[in-house]
Amino acid sequence: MENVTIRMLAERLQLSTATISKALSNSHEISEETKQRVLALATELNYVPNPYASSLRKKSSHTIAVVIPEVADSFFAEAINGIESVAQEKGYHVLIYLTHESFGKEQAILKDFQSGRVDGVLISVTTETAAAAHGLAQLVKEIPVVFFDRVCEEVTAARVTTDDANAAYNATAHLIAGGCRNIGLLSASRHLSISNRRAEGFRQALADHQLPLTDTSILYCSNEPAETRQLLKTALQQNHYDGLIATTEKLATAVYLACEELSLAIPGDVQVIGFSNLSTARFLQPSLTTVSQPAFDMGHAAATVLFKALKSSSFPLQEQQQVIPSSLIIRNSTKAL
Amino acid sequence: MENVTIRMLAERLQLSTATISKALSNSHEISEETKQRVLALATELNYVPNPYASSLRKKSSHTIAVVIPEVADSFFAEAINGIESVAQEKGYHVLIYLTHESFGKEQAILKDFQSGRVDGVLISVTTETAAAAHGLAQLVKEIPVVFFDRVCEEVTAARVTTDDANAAYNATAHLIAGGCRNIGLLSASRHLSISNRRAEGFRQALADHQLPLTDTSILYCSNEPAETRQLLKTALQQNHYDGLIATTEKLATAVYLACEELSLAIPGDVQVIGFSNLSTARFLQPSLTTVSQPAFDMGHAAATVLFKALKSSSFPLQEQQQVIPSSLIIRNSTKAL
DNA sequence: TTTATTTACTTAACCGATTAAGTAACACGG
DNA sequence: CCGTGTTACTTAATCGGTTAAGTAAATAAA
Repeated sequence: MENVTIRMLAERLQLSTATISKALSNSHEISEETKQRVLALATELNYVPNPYASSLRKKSSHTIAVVIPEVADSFFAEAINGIESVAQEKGYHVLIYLTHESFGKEQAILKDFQSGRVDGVLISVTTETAAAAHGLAQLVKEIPVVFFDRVCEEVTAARVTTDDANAAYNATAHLIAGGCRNIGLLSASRHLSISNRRAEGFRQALADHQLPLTDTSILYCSNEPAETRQLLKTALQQNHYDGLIATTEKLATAVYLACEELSLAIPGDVQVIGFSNLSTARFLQPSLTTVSQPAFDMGHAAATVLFKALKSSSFPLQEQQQVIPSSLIIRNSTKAL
Repeated sequence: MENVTIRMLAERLQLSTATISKALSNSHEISEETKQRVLALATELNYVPNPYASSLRKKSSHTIAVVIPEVADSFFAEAINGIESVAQEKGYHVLIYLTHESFGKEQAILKDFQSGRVDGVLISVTTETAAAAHGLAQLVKEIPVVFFDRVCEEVTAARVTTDDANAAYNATAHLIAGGCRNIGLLSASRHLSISNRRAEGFRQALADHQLPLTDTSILYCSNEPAETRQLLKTALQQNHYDGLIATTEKLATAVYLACEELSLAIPGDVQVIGFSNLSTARFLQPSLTTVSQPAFDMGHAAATVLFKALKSSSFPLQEQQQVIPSSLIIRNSTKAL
């Protein structure tokens, strides 16, 4: 059995394809009676319109893209959840692209979007994404783009972020209140604006508490788990941190692993705070004090603002800047309070 | 600046659109010199072909769909990872659909696939998906479909699963070896074949060890976290289980939560095994004994077999049945060994 | 030399839906 | 009775590639 097309419906009903098309889109040009007949036959034959024919003609795909570094991270997983909930409600389709923290892959993916494959893009950039991200600046001019979490500050575009500097400041202050004097910030990237803002909050907190910022205070980690693990172990042995802030979920578990391997007690030897959305954080040994980002809400917010732009081209998308607060959830990997 | 089309290239080079099209696809009908000129202009003008025009004509979308219950679960997240790695390598695009365990949503999603939107489907069905899943049987006839993990046994189709019955048998035997005599199996669904196969392994293990199977041995949980939580607490208080097998990741954390609230010690009062891929399982308090599924590999295998079918229509996709073993990782939430 | 074949194109139909423009039939006001 | 609208359609162009079929020129084979 062939695929049912509008033309087949037209022939069966002795009508033109135009009439069928209009009837199915409930046009006022078509009589009620004809609409009924068309609809009846369409359901009888199980007609499903070809989305690509429609996309080609209407120049809109009813599809959005989500571009993220990885999916096996509870932040991104929950963010997708939030995005998908909005997309499903609006009847849009969601394409997923994983960059695996590779700027090259990211660029290739973004270039493809110039084809009109998607009506809009939600993106959280890679740790490698450089300041002069030319592809991004270009893309933003062509189709609606919303950055979430990992934004690119050099590009003027809609953004949904958390209060990174604040969060890092509070986390740092919390460690200091717990007695830490030699705190290390584990950063995922030198380029990432969220990393830099977190570092900024960290520095500010140290300064406000008259603690020195040394060149071992901020530790730049790798995307390679094995490398990061080695780096961490070496750093922990050499620098004798009494507090660590892991700015990504993967880094938080890496810290637990390294401490276990070095027989360092948490929080006895090192107090730990992780930027993480792990639902199991409270069941960890010890339970992990976290900076929890509202991942679902951020995805939801980013998608919502994107759809506003898709609905109305006059919507000032690029001016949209939402900051959704994250919260410090104090557990047993830190001592204060 | 308008979008660059093949026609624009044709006009600039005083060639027909056919020549451009063939040159870009490296057809033997076109001279090397012309190919060079076309390619040069294409890159100069940053030509990106319209995928929908091509899809419409070629009746292939270079897109696959992944249909899963949820994404905020490390099994599914890692499976997506595996799928995406194959798709990216093959230059395919990946559409994600979340059913949120709703059979209705699943059906609506599947129906859309009759439109030719995707060339193939990878699916893990919902807990509600009934035996007579008519939509599925239909879909399998129309386009290549591969079930992974949560298969639909009534439908003849390619499958990538783990050895569920074995895994459950081993988990049960492990608990029995640790002294458990009143084990509860927390199941996510009555319909799901993986649930039933796990239950089967569970029953067999009980039988082989002369332990009774009572009507409280298998506890069917809800998709609602709140409901499940209440159900669990009630059951734990009434039935005095000394061992629990949580057959999903969410259920595993629910058990930890319930035990905490009821002040039940793990493994002192209740020993716990979870079907889970949580990277933090080893850091939980106590560390969780898990049945770990090779999620990435399963996604990878499912995608690989799907692409074989997409490449060659004579490939006997429906006969493909892969069972990838899961492993019991013994930690401190159980006593044996 | 003539015919066959190859090379390097062009022409035009096509995929399936959408939509601007056109038309026939009928109603209605003046 | 004429002109103006309205209703309910149809015709045909269009979106941007792809491809079967055709062609003119060059080359090879007979």
